[in-house]
Amino acid sequence: MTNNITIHDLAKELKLDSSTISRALNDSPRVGVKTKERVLSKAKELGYQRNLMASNLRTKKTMTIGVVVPHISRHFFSEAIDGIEQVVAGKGYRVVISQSHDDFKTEKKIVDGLFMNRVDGLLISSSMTTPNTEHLSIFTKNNIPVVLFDRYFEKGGFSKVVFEDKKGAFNLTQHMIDGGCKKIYHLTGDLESQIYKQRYLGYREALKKNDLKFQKTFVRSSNLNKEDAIKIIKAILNEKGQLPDALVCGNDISALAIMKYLDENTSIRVPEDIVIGGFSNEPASDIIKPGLTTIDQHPFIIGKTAAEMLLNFIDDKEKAFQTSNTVVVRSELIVRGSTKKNKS
Amino acid sequence: MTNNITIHDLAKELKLDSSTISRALNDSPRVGVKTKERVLSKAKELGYQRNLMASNLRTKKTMTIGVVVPHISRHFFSEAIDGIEQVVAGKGYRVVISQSHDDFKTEKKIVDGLFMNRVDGLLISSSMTTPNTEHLSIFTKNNIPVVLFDRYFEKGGFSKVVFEDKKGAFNLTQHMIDGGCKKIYHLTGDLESQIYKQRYLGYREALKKNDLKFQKTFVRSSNLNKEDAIKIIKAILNEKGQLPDALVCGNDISALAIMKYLDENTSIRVPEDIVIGGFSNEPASDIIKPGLTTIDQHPFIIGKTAAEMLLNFIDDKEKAFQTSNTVVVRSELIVRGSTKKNKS
DNA sequence: TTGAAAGCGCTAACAG
DNA sequence: CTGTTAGCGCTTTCAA
Repeated sequence: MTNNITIHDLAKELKLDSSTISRALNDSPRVGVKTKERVLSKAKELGYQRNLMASNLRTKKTMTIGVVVPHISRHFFSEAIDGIEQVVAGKGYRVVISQSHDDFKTEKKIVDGLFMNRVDGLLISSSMTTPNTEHLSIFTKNNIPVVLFDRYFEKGGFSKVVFEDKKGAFNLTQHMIDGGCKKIYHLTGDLESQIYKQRYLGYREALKKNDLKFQKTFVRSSNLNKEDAIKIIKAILNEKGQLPDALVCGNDISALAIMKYLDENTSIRVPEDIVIGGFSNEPASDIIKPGLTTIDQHPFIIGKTAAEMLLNFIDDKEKAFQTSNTVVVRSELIVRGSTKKNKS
Repeated sequence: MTNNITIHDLAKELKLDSSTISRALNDSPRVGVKTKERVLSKAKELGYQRNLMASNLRTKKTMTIGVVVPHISRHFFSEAIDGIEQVVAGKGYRVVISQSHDDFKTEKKIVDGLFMNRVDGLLISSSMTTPNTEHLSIFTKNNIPVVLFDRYFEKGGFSKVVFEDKKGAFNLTQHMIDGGCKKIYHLTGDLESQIYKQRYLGYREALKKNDLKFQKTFVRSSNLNKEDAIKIIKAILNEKGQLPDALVCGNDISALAIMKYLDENTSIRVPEDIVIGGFSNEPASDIIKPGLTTIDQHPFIIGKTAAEMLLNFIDDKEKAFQTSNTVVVRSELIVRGSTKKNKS
């Protein structure tokens, strides 16, 4: 039962005061080189490991930043996290990663927990069911910087790193129109969510610009998961009238599910009978045949930028709370087989 | 500049002692119902949030368990994490998730960091480059339970939840042999790693059982990422002699990369000319055409089981350090098109 | 049922 | 260069 060893144990062993031990361990210039060496070697010998709770309590700094995302397994988020880690690790910060599973209650619990642990900053991409930024006010009230990324809110005045969803959707839709599509459906998530709202607006803008009539029935809202996507495509196929000749999907997950469904259960061919596009460039989108045309969101850049912004705010709290910064990361249309009508 | 509010602030406001506040906040029976209500409402009013560093320091409990995996984005690990979260959340614990990116130095830093934060337990799937369990000894020395999962070590005496890699590989290989394959190659990771060693042994056992000659040149070792897989298949194609008629890949990632490469760059057809199988049942494996035959590892169950074991040990430290428990989770062969030679 | 006092392990004045 | 002292915010005896 080796008990946790503390600086006091080291102090006793070396006949020094615990404050000297503390200084030595922190490589303070105010302690002799010899002493430092003795302390360090004794620490190693006894397997001393600093108690961060105690030290953080004292210094009121945790050198930790909280990261909250809906799902760590989604390509977009895991890449964004890699970007975040790269930036903060270089500055000596640690990250604690949590997932909300797109559930607001879970997200609130996580946010409160991170605050109770007094993280030095928060990077959050909110859940689909999060109504507003109310639950983040505990951070701002206590002057802890917050940066939103990807999923954001207009109200609340938070700084954020977002993706040009509208332009992305516009480009994707335009690309389909250029390919000769006329009856273009849009599968969207919750239109209360900024990212889906923007994609929806981009889709509409492209229709308008090309004098294609917008119709409400062309837009279908859901959770954009596999199951929902299949339900929707089934419903569409069951409806009377001409089928759509194009599908602008709110994400790749739903687009992939539909492509798989059509391939296995119908005689409808992609891209010959219907062209399909998505968002996020999931790894599977480059594996399916035909490849899925999609909008790359540069998630690594988004994560990196958000982290840099946050660290900046941590260093300069004035800036954090007197300004509201928005960085927009550019979209990139990746054209693959799913929208190539004429195999040229 | 609202400063962080503490129990002392509440005490002052309510003209009570901070110890009473603390009791009220912890719903102790040793405080009047009325007082409790007053405290709780004042706490809400002032937006009080407990400082966990202080309380954990005092109680020597963090109600937090550390989870370390190579990559959060891999299907296996993200599912395992979901299993872990489900179990621990029910018991009031929080998890902090970290990724080693399959790098031992990173893993060591993470492990030390988790110890410094005095997590109550550790769940770890080691990086590919981790040589042994030396870096985990700080936990055992201080009586903090550790459970390994998936990537494990025989030495060190740690309790673990593992997957029946050998049997999985055996079944996959046998399935190919049943389909008429004779020249079966094996793509493996580092053979120092138990999981790949076991898969390799299962592969060999299947050959032996069916009187197929094992040849060293049939086994290729790498990191099993996309790039390595493509290098290896290129090399194999360039070699003289007959091509292999089957590939037992150490994971789906490499198998998928090879299928894509063959499809785009050669006239070799899967499964007609070569059959391919992998491990982990990545989402893309069900999307590629033909579908990739794979071994499902039931990662959710693995995570769940490991978490249950750990919580058990936390509750009963005796058990944790006087026994060494190993749970093996069963494999499941998922047959898809990539190994169906005769389209029946 | 509440208060007083001590201390978790660490750091940071202040002193010497 | 090193020691003394106080205190971060909380919990927990002990006492009333």
